[in-house]
Amino acid sequence: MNTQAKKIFLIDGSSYLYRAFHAMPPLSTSSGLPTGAVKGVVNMLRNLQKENPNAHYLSIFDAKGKNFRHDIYKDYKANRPPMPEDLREQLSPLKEICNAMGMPVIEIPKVEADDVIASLANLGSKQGMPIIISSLDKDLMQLVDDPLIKMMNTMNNQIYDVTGVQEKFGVHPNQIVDYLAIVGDSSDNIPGVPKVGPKTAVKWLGEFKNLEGIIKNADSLTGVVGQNFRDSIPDLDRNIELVTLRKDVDIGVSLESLLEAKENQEELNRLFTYLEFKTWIKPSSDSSDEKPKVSNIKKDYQSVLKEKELKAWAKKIEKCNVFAIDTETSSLDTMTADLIGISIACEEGSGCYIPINHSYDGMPGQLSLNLIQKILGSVITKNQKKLIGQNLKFDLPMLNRHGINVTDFLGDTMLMSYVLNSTGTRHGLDRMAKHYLNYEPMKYEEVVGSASKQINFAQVEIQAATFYAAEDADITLRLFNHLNIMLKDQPKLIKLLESIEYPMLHSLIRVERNGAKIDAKMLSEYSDELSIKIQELSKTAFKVAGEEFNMDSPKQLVEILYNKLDLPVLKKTPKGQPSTNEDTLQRLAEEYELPKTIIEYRGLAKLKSTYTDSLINIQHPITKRIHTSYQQAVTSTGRLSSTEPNLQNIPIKTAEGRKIREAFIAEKGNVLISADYSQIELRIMAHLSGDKNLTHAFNNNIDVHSATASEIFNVSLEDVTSDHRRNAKAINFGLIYGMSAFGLTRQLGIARNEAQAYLDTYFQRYTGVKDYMDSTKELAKKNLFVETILGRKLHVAAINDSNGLRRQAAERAAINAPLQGSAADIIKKAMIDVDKWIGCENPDIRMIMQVHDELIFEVKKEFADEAISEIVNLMESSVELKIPLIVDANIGTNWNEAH
DNA sequence: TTTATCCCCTA
DNA sequence: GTAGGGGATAAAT
Repeated sequence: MNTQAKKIFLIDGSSYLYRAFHAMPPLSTSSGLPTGAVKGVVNMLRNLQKENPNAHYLSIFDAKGKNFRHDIYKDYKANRPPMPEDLREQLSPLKEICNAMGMPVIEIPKVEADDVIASLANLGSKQGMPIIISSLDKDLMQLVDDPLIKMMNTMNNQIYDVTGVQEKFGVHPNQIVDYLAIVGDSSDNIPGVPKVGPKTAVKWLGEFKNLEGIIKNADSLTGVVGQNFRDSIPDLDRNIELVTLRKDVDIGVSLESLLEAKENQEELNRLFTYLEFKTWIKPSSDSSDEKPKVSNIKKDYQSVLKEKELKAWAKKIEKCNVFAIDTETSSLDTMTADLIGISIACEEGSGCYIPINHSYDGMPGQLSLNLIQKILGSVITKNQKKLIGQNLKFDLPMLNRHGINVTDFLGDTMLMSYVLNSTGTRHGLDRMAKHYLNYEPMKYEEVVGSASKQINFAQVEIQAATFYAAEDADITLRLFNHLNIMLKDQPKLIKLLESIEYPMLHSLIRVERNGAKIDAKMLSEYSDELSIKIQELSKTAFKVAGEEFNMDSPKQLVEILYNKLDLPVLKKTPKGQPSTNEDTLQRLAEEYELPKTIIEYRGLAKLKSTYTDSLINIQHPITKRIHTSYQQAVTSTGRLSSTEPNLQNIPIKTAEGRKIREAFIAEKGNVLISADYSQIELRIMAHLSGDKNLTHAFNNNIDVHSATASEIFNVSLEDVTSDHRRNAKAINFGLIYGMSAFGLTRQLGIARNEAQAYLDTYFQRYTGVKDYMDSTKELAKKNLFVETILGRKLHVAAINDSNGLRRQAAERAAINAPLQGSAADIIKKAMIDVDKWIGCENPDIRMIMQVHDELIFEVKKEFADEAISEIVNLMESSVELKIPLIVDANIGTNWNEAH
């Protein structure tokens, strides 16, 4: 790592401790240990660290006892009162925290903290490292030196460079010593020239440059101050000696070794616990697990700028068994992003970065993309069966768009981690590195900055980019090796990866690239229509409320409904605020006027903000279509999720909502096909449980809810009323969700015992289901996971939790997971099969969306009939179950019509 | 500018 | 009762 570029913060510990002591309220632990000052300082340091995560920190304190200045001047600091007892007690906890935070404490006897700071600044700046002195003590201003040494007041984030010092004191940092000698320092009990204060000192120094110059021209100084100065000359030498900081203090250890200090979270937790700083205690993740540590790992990372180097890496790829690849790009849109560079790792601990499109002043020459394609691209293509990556759904299109053809790969660490345990960790590179390797790689934000100050990766210096990018490839390779071992004895998971997740990745690339066409004009007109209605509704609401308020604010709504209009509070939110959700408002609407208006307002406002407006906004600038991003490693059950935008929650329940679906249309000469699995989760329940009644219904193509109604209400199928069916449907859904009488009570609005009676009857009639649910729970308790039909493991860690609520929630999840997860398996398999049938870049048909149990296609009109029968066929034969899978499919000019 | 809360949309 | 994403506001920073 390039330590040269890293800043070193020198923290003047005592200075801040004193300041915080006076600024903070007198806090103390329950046992009476004062902690206010420590808390103040630590808070400040944590903020500093947060803003400068990639810097070194050293904390400097005064050592006990007298120092050399007392030898020079016996009254030095003689007027200073001793440190208050309740401050002294906080000194050593603070030092311990500093050490644990990775800010090693330095105390050198016989000199002051200021001298140590001066010496460290001297040492560091000589090696070209930027120094920031964090202190409130103006004496230290003498050290400021452009461009490397600056001072910072961490209380208010003010930074002083040379100009800053001049603005503050009117003198240059190299005049500060003379200035202090003349003016004196009452806090250190150093007498200055009588009657000479800052104004006079600055004037003299401005005129004569330095103390020497003033002394030379002493005779010209007029008035009483002139005479006082002449009288003080004998003392000035001593003053100079007192205020000049020593820059040659022997620190005792090398600066390098000090800079290696790391944060120790366990120690910090211990200290924070001891001091009762509860909010700062971090739950130590995985501390009990035995995991290989990659601290101090080898990092041999090379920037590839020469043809010879590129050829050497091409050769490495040919020779190795597996290589990791990672792309750096100008944006996250794979259809338009520029390829800024490629990183590669063939063995742990070494890697390279091949910059392609960097652009900044003073940049070294990069190899041309053309040459990279020729030398590296061909080798990558030839060796793609050895290629691994992290989230290749992103990298593959990037490479392919830039002439490096990759249609196959060996592994994707994100998906490996996901199938091993979807909930064990999140599956981003940083999180996995921490989880599996106990290593924290450099963060993207550390390279490009964060938020408003973020720069494009192209502007990152190649040296820094190399470290970051090559490390990512290196870590990916390390993760691959690690995860590979974990997968070795899990053939089912390997098969799941190779037959489902990896092919799925390729299919998703195509589905995302295809995108969905929307009628933006229609959406925008609808948006305007909604605006008008929304405005009318708010007017009505304001009239009833007697004032204007923000209807989007639940907080203001509470104020109006419950305080001003005094409506009864029927329900509270988990946090204790009176609830204003639709359920509650609906009940209030029976007696009051306003709630109904709010419900209507909410419905329309939601449509406008979440759907019409945001869909228009997110239309791709070039294709004019909607390209969602499917997340393949997010859900606990194996489902996909969809973001930017979420195409899996487009409204369907209400007529107003369905208008949004009407905006999903097909290109001219095309139609949409929507094909969805009928009752897939209940069918899976029938398959897994083998329940006689459930199986019978599906095998004989009987409406399952009617069948259930017939069973639990003990009426013949013909006599099932719509009420019966509605109740039965709720029970069937409850079944999938792990069912409890409590939940059913809420869903159906019936009494608890009535709901329980329904359940009892249900389980009497469906004993197979009951047995299956019991055995699933049992198995989950024993294994800590459940499985789907394709062998996906779904972990339920809380299944044996001592907390009853958590345990019951885990039990419900354990019931639901195999159903939801197997459904996900089935549609994934279907997508792969259909995608294979479609073939690459078929102009007649495109798969454009997946919504859990539904696939949507855009198809040439003439081809629609043929397509629909093939799609249905492929989806229904995705997997072989004990009961048939049924797919309903429709053709339409828009999604609403097709569904 | 980020984070938490509340609300609401889907299968 | 399961599984998700996301908008708006308000608070924390």
